[in-house]
Amino acid sequence: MYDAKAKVLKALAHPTRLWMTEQLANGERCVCEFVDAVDADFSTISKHLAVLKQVGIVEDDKRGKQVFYKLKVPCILNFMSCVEGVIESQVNAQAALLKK
Amino acid sequence: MYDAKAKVLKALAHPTRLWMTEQLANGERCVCEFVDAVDADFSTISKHLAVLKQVGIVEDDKRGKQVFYKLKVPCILNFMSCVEGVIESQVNAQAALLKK
DNA sequence: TTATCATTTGGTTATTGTGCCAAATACTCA
DNA sequence: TGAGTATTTGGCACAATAACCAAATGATAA
Repeated sequence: MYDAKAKVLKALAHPTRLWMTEQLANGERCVCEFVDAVDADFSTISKHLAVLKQVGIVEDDKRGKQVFYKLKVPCILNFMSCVEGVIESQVNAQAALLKK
Repeated sequence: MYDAKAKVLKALAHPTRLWMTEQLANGERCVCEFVDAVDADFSTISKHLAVLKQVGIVEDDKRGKQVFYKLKVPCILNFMSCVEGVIESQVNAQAALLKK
């Protein structure tokens, strides 16, 4: 069970994948839109999306020449405010250390 | 920003670290308790806890010979029900595929 | 101070993840 | 069918991670 959960978290634990996941919260996007936005190879983006798909975070939908991805589990994002909280408290702790 | 968030997620994205984090939700634990429970070397456990500490998920408290760790950000766990949902829907999808 | 216990750190090796390129596939339109 | 566009796949080089062992550190008790 912990293995399965860790896999899902691992899928999210990459800056590009995390960013794409948050983008998908605003609605579906085609692969090409990501490629334009991120400065990376088509294949790199495609592989990242495949990772998200494999664990069930997103799903794809081929329409014409393009493939559209959409977020399957919006609750994923509820978590982010907590993660942001972790980061903020870390930043504050570091700042406090520097002041000493 | 996405880098920072990804780091926090990456810290959680390991079965042992995830398990330890959930254990810490029930109160602080000393390193030795984890070593007894997980079948792994002291050093392995210690390093995992260091990863969690480094990103600010847990904090440590040395008391006498022992070091106690505790969860700094309980909200981390709110997320897990969502992750479990992801897994469940994956399992169902796979089952549906097999039936065909 | 020395012995001992609890934990961390350093080093090594095996495994996994990342990103690019090139080639393959899938679809559409002429 | 053939050309062109969108995406995926395979392969490779390189970086990062994980787990173990051995050695170092820190605290306590004898």
